[in-house]
Amino acid sequence: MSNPAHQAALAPDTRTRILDLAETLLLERGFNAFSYQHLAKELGVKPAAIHYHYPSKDDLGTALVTRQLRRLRKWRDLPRVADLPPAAQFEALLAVYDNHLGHDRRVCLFGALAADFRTLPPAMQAELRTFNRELTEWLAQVLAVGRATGGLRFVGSPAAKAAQVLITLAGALQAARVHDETPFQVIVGQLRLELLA
Amino acid sequence: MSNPAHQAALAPDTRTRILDLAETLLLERGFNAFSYQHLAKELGVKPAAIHYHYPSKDDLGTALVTRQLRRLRKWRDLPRVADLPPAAQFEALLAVYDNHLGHDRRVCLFGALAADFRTLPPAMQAELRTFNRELTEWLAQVLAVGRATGGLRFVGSPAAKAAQVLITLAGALQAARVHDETPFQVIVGQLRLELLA
DNA sequence: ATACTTACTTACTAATTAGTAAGTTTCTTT
DNA sequence: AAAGAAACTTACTAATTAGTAAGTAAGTAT
Repeated sequence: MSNPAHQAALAPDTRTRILDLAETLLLERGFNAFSYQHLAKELGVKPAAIHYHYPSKDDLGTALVTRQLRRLRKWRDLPRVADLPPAAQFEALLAVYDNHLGHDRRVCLFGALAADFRTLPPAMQAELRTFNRELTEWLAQVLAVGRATGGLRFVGSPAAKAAQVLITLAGALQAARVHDETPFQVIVGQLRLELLA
Repeated sequence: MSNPAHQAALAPDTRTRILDLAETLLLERGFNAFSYQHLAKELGVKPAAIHYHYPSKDDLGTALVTRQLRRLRKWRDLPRVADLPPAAQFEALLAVYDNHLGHDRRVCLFGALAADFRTLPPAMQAELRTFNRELTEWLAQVLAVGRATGGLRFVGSPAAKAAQVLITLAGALQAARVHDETPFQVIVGQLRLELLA
């Protein structure tokens, strides 16, 4: 009965606490801007304890992206998301980015890793590509159905529009980091104005 | 007569070579992913020579952004840019990003620094804000005139559209880095389709 | 009771980092 | 010709980095 899956909402184990903190630092400061020492100090353990769970920073980084990919798939297939009409699915997507903004203006995973992409371990690069591809495919489908059923309006192909919208949202969070929340709100307002029929 | 300004197209001095290489590394790998040692080794000088010209990495980083800001102002005011009709000015902007793509898929300055923004020296943060603000203001003006004279088409305020377009272009270069040139071409194609009347 | 596994800590290494101080060479100015 | 400034190199420090090896304590399985 020591399976962590049965601990419900109890305190997470060290393995998860490491991943949570690493995610926070990644999204707030960048992948090359935190070390095992930072993690260890803040978690009250020794750096070697982090190496025990994630032997190298490559492993840790890859686990981070893999978890986010799992979350995406889970979120996308949730009844409260999958069963919505397209315009509401688009709003649900915007709510995710708005939530990032509310959490100390965290950028999204893609926005955090894209610039440093070439310094990332290959496994992490591959996972990030998959993550972005699946998210884009999901939104392209939402847009296609939304235009067909009249809830969403745009020109061009759904795939092109999906790529454009997602990149814009990632960039809007980056703009919020560099300036303040205003550019994010302005850009998301512009997206809504153009897309919602 | 040893003033570097008189050397015309001759070999640049060490000071400029440092800045050029640092810019390349910044745009290709990120600000926290290169060191004075990297610079020194590639330039064939000792690390202390870099410190002589740019005492700290903060100074180097700030000089990088300051130079880019100078370039923006110069480019914007160039007769061959300033005298163009708005739609052609927009195309001139796209050509700049296309040029980044052609140079080993370099991201733009904003896209390179936004994620790591909180780890940057304050002077660098301030310069980047100014850079982004001036670029956005320039494009907003182009868009306003373009819509008034019929060459460009969009809904909403010119300022909002300018912010959205620039962030999209920055993001398109990041997408090209993560995947390949395709998403960049797709996204820029979408922008053209929507904006050009 | 014994063996094994999990989750660590202690103690270390080798490499890399930014940065400094002092000395050297070469060019420029007077 | 002498003085000074510019552009370095040599030699160093102190801190930080990822990563490893060996040991330990507590829980689990047989």
